[in-house]
Amino acid sequence: MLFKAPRGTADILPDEQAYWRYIEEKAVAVCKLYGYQRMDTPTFEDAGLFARSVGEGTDIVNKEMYVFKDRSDNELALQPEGTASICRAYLEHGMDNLPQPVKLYYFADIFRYERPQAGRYRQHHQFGCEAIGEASPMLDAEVIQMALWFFKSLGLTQFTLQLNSIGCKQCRPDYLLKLAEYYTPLTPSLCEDCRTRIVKNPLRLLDCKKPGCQAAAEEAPRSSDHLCEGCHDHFEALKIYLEALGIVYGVNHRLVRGLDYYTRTVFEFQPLEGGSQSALGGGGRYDDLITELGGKQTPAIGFATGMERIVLNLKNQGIEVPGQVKPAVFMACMGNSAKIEALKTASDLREAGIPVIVAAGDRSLKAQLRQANSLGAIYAVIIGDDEINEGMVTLRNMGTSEQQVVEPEELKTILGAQE
RNA sequence: GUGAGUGUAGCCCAGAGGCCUAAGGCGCCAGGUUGUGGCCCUGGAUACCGAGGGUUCGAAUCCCUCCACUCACCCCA
Repeated sequence: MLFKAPRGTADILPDEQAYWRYIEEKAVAVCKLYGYQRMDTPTFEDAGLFARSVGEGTDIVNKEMYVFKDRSDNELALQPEGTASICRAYLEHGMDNLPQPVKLYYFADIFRYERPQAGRYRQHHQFGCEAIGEASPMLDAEVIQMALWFFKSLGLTQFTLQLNSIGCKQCRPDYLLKLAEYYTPLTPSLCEDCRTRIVKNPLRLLDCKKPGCQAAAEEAPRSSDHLCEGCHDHFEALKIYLEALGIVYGVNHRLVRGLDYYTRTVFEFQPLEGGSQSALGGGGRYDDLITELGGKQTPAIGFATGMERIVLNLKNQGIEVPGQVKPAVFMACMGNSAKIEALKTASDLREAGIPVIVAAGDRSLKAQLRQANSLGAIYAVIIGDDEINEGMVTLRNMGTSEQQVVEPEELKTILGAQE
């Protein structure tokens, strides 16, 4: 074989498509219910956009981003996440002049140079939503509910909602200081990585999976205990709203996310079982991101889910999705004049909105009907010399094996009535 | 980036130094009716045994390198 799909990419074959269409359909329906509008952005952007938004120090930007120069030496990157592009477009098109908040959704191809494994690819697909221009925790609650609604409409139930607040630029520095203070004396018990994290990125200390570090993280100061008044009130209000909506959540003090732009609310949906730490989706508030990209202070919140992971979970939970529609009519023909007649008849039927598959080639009638059967056709129309001579066609019901000879003109009405 | 496992036809796989000019099942193609499917029967095509190198009289089977896949770490969707 000369070529294979690049590592970490996958072809989505016809047999898989039903899952994807199903997910898209449910996603669009939920967005409609909550008043979100679709927006599509480029697959690649100025690399600086991601460095600035996702963060220079993050793994995503540091070691996972596909960066390249085009022929004019522009430094570009395949998008490693969806939010940055949406915010860029929001600013670029003056959407801050629209009634706020602006609610947008997208389906995007996401690229990260990672080592592929279950539910993890170098190119994957996300469905995401962003609500830009409103700070109220009501919106946080609504976004979370919307995500849940989406999962529920898909039939997914085996997952938990984890919630945390990581503060804002006012209270977070103090908290990080507290974390560093707490961790410094424990340095000997920490893993290599965590020792550097104390200085570089103390938040990340919390989600280290190494046993020694886990123990330390248990007792570590909690971000939610060190929120400023504004963040505290926001978080408390959100919890009240969630409870009012009957949404079950767990506060996970160690939930921090790998993108620097998050402020206050962060959340993640974790499957109860299956594979590694394959989050179904997640999101959070990013009140400073628009400013970071050159806009005025604009609070916002969003969430995103991985399509591949949803497919994985649908399969794991044995959820059936609507399958491929069977062709209504298979047209078999024998002989040259029959071929012409078949093409014309098929054309007429399609004109009448009836799906038709025509057997092209010179296979035996037996072979043609075999194919009709394996395609699951409901009817077969047979045209051969006999039919041509009489100016008729044979209509065979593949379910009952009943046949009748009819005029070509009648097909439309007979078959149309079956729909 | 790290670690473990795997790599035989479109798919699932047997095969553990010569009997492999590689088996079986699914699928595909053809035939069993002179113009008729699904079941059944018969026949057929499709594999330079992941790639390259080595050991050997002899390798799909042993060794090395590389590549890919899978799983896990990491990180996240």
